[in-house]
Amino acid sequence: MNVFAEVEARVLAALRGLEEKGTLPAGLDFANVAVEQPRDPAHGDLACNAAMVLAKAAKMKPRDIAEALAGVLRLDPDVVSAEVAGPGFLNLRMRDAFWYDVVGAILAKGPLYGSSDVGRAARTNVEYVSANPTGPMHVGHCRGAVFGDALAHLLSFAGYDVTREYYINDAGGQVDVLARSAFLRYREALGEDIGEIPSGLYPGDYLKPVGAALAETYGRDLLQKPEEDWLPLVRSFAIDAMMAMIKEDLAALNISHDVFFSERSLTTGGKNQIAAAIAALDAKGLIFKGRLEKPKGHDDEEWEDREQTLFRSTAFGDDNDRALMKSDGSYTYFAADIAYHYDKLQRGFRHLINVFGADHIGYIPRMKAAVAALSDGKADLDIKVCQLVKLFKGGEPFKMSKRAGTFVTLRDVVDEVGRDPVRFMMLYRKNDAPLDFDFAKVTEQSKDNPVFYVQYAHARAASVLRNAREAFPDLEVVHEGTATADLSLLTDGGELDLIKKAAFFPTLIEGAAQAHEPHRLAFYLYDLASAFHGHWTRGNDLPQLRVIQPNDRAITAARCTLVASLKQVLSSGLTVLGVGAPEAMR
RNA sequence: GGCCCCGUAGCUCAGUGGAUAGAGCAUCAGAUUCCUAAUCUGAGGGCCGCAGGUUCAAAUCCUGCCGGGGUCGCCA
Repeated sequence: MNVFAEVEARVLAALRGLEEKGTLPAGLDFANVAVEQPRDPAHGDLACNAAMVLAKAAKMKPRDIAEALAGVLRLDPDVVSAEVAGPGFLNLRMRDAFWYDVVGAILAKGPLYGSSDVGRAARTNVEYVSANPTGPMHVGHCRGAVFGDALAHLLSFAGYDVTREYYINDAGGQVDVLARSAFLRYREALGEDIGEIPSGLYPGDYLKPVGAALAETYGRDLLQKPEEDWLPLVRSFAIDAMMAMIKEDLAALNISHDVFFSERSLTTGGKNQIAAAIAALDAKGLIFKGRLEKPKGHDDEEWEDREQTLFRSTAFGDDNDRALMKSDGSYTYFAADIAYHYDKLQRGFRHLINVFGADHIGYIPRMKAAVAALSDGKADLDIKVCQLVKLFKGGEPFKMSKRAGTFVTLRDVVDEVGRDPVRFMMLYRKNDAPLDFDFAKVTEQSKDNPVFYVQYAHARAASVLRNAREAFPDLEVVHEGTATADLSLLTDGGELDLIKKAAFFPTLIEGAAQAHEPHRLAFYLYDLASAFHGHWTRGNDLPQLRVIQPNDRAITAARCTLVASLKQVLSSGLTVLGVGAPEAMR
């Protein structure tokens, strides 16, 4: 049950009725008519903008339309008042029973309350993390990983058919470096003194176990072979080991993917998907030989003007055409990425979402150009950029550097502050704004820490239901979570406000999903928790407002039903964000 | 120089084209014999970077400027 959609349907019916009666001219476009939450609750429960949207086309004064609409809606038994205000807003106040039905709906739908079918099962691909398989995940990967995971959750909750995907960059020069680094550790494992790790190779200790495993698998066999023979073996061995490690790191954050797509697989097994994708673009006349200008403001001594194979991305709004071949004749990273996205399109995805780090921001226009060209504009690609995370420890900036040995891995962060705080803090900010992450504050258990604030609201709700169960062991609501109580006993304004906030949950989910903005959910949960804490504390001064009334079974039942519904919304919201909803916090 | 992101309270940031622009922190003043005070109530604090434009309505959309950050063929 979505009260906003419900009331909007009634408004549209009323408008059509006015059309038939001739009060409004026929043929008006109602597409922009919306029922929303008024910013100021004093204005009413729901507000409708119909009069202002339609005034011009109808050639009528906004207030006249609003009055006519109000006249019809006042006949609705659920509408207590319909007032025209300001430039032509129609403010509606609904009777209490209308809101009690929301509580019933929440408990009836349980974890599914707030889920939606706005996504219409559209095939949607969310690509996130895609860290190079050359080492453990570091803290810089963390934000995009959490963001992508929460967005995928959110989209499937809103009815999209979501595939979570990881693109493994296992084809570039960096995996050859990985192989050579692992080979060195292999020699070390066989007893050789390898001394300092030469610069240009990966020095991390995390390759030691890989070297040992290589020694166990191959014995001394590889030592005799030339590099061209051992490199492919060691490379694939090391990549598998790195991916296993990365998957473990991600699991520590409760992140998983449905598909791991190998870049190398684009050109192995007798196929060449890169050539195929380029051919597809060529057929559209978008591939040509040309020269690129040397970028300005870039003092590159080694710049060499040469003719190369280019993709005409400027035809789709990019500021430069883009190279597809390196000087040695191999494909650029971009060429492979085109083929990868071509593959996604051929697998039937119509909504593509990529989560990028801030350093890839300049890559966006060319990727969008490629998808637009390959799909003939039938698919959309949204690229969500996650800005940098600045680390602090007790207010002091905390730099990470591999050389100084303060290389902060994602695992370190999760181990130190815990999964829930990491996830929530990463989401409690718009993705395209930089984020300050202070280890001290994130672990602090106080109201200054939004994670604990929201979780505490959930634990509080759980706690009061436990206590109610002791006071009234046979009370159905606290056992079954069903709305059998007489909710008309919920007459306090604070109680009704809580219901109205909970009623906004489905609308919020749809908006956040369509905008690809999971942070909206984090802020909503904070707001709902705040309202709950506020109402709760009123019980300190006014004992008659407390949930459990030992001498009044009926009112305890009604309030427990409300608390159970709030607990459900908090729990559902936290679950979508991938954050735990604890039953108790002590 | 091109492109992208950001500019809202002292600080960190919300704000789905709508009514008097919000929250947290910090500051100040209060609340606990009580269902979890890990909480709550109140006060002060604003040319929403600047200037135009679109609109019945702009912090929000468009253009230009100013300021901060990022990025710019053969790395991935």
